[in-house]
Amino acid sequence: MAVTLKDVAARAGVSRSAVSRTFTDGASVSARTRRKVMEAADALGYRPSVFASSLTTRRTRLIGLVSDNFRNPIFLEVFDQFTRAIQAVGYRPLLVNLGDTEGATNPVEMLQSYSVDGVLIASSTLPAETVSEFAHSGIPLVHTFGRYTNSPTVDTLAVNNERCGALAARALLDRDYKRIAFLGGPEEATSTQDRMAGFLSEAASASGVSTSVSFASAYSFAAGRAEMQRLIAADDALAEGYFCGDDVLSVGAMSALQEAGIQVPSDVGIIGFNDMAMASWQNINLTTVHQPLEEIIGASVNRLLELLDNKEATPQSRLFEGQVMDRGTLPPLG
Amino acid sequence: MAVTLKDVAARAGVSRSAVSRTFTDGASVSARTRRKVMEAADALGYRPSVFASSLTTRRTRLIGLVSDNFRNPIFLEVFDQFTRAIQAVGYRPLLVNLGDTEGATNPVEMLQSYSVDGVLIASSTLPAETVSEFAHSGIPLVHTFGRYTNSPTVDTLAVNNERCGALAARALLDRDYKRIAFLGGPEEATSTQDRMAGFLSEAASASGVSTSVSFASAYSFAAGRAEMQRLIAADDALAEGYFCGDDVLSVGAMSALQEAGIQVPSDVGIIGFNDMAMASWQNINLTTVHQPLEEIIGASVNRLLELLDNKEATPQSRLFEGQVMDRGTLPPLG
DNA sequence: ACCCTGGTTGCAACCGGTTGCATTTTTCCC
DNA sequence: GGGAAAAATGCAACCGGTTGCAACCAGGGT
Repeated sequence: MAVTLKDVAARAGVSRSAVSRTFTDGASVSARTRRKVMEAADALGYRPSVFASSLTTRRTRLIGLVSDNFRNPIFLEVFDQFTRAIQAVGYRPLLVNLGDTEGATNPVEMLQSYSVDGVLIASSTLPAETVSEFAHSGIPLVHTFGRYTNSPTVDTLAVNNERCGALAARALLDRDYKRIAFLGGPEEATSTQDRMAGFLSEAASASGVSTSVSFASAYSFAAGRAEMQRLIAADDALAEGYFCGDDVLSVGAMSALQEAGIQVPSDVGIIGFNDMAMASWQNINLTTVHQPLEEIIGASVNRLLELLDNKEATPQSRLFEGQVMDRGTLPPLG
Repeated sequence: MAVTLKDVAARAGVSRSAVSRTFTDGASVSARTRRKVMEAADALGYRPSVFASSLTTRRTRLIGLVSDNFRNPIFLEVFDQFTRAIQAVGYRPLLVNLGDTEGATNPVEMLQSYSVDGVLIASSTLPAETVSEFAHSGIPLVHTFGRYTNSPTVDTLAVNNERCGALAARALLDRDYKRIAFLGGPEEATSTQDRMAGFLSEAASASGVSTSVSFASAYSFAAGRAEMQRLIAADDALAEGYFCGDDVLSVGAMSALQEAGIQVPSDVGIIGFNDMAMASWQNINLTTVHQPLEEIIGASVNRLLELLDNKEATPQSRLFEGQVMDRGTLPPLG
């Protein structure tokens, strides 16, 4: 069976308190006692139980990392960054996959049962009600990739979707395209709406430019491909350049174009969103709007840490700027 | 502050034991008491603390999910499947990213501190010593994607790499290629060695066929690309068909071929390994060896569950069969 | 009415730690 | 060397639950 405080205390010939104190820094223990305890602990292979101590300290150093997106390649990077950032500050991620049919136990209650210190939601597609369920639990919460608001009810960090949309429009306008289009994700996704809004308002600032929009049913390759196939088959002429609301949408769209014998970028230009690792692969070589993932995630974890110290902090919404990565799916600039 | 057993007991006018019993099934409580307790619990929003109870029950229903691979797209699928499978049986994944510089706390000790019920290692590239460190902790352990042995020291489940290598060789031989090659991952990775062994032995069974092998420095796009560039630049003629030890290696290799003006599959055939989601994207359309991921992962979780009930079970090694997915990077048969 | 049985309940000890407080030991200064 | 302050230590209660045990209760059989 596992070795406990008591075992170590017995072997070291000291009280249980002494052992406890050697393992909590800042506590008052003499060097001699500490040494005796350490020897006994090493000999026995003692590991303090986080949960036993959490009973009194009320800290588990556990963070619920919840997401509903386990399909988009960008999320592998997201999980990598999050877990590293969480581990780097001495916490541990308890991963929650919201993907399965809700039949299972309520994730909020679950996280309460596990006494997580805080929760990080990583999703741009979660319904607002779901997020507020988490918020009502009283557990410190940060929503990464959530939507910006002036008076947020939960701390939110995300890329400036609107400005990114404008950036994408600008990139297309700079190519002198007169007919440009937005190919978004699901129409109800706020990230789609914001990217579109920025895109359209920037386009409106140029004269003689016509815009159109359409939506894929999901942020996925298949949906992007299907939507572009639909556009190709439709009577209307294709636009000269498309801003796709996600890199996987772009790749899907490109596969449809390619099959129809339409060349990218000479016939149609494409600019994506996210800058997933794959976008820079030479045979994809996707021009796209880069999202400063590492920065956003680092800031999210830091913000959650602040919240742990100060539960009364008023929620903030913070925005990060994107950046166009010029690659091969738009013609080179003049 | 959180509401506890005692609060519920007080409100329901029963003892703490009664409350505890209401929430542990199989315990003896009258219907009337149960109802009173439930009402009080609902009114107060009571959530039993897993950790408090784990002190006496010695079960946290936490499973350490450890991996060192947060770059290969196939692992997004792996994490999706694992988390779902773990959640489906009422457990929770504590995710450990071995990626960061080992400077941090020892992951084994960490998992002991958190009293995880079991550990799942998902990696085909972890050094054997690391795995045995986990094994020595005494925590029930299953190594998914580990190497098959007749007398394993830890439970291992994986695809039959050798047979998959043979399958790949067979696919190339069936195209009447006379010069075929293996482009593996890191030479020291056991998965690479096994895939190569199967590949070479199958190739040896055919007459008049020459083989060659080379290794990429990692299971990554960049490494696959670099290695293929090296092969192209080398004096020797390219082989007619390549078996790449991983899909991302294949895509990297294909990018190099494409840039050199070498057509796939007419000039050179490619067969990959894994069948990641992206492999079926029409503009990748990679012929590859499919690994039955869902089956392997489901079996891994089940096996771990068995181990939890029976800690003395002797370790087993179990193999699953792969399957060639015919797509566009090898010429059609016959 | 009495005894027995089987289900329900509360008490109290325990799981593995932490911590306030009182006591003992050490250190420091004169 | 003596005395006071500071540091170290142990005791015991507590964190939020579980569980063996004994007491209790209702009902059935005779």
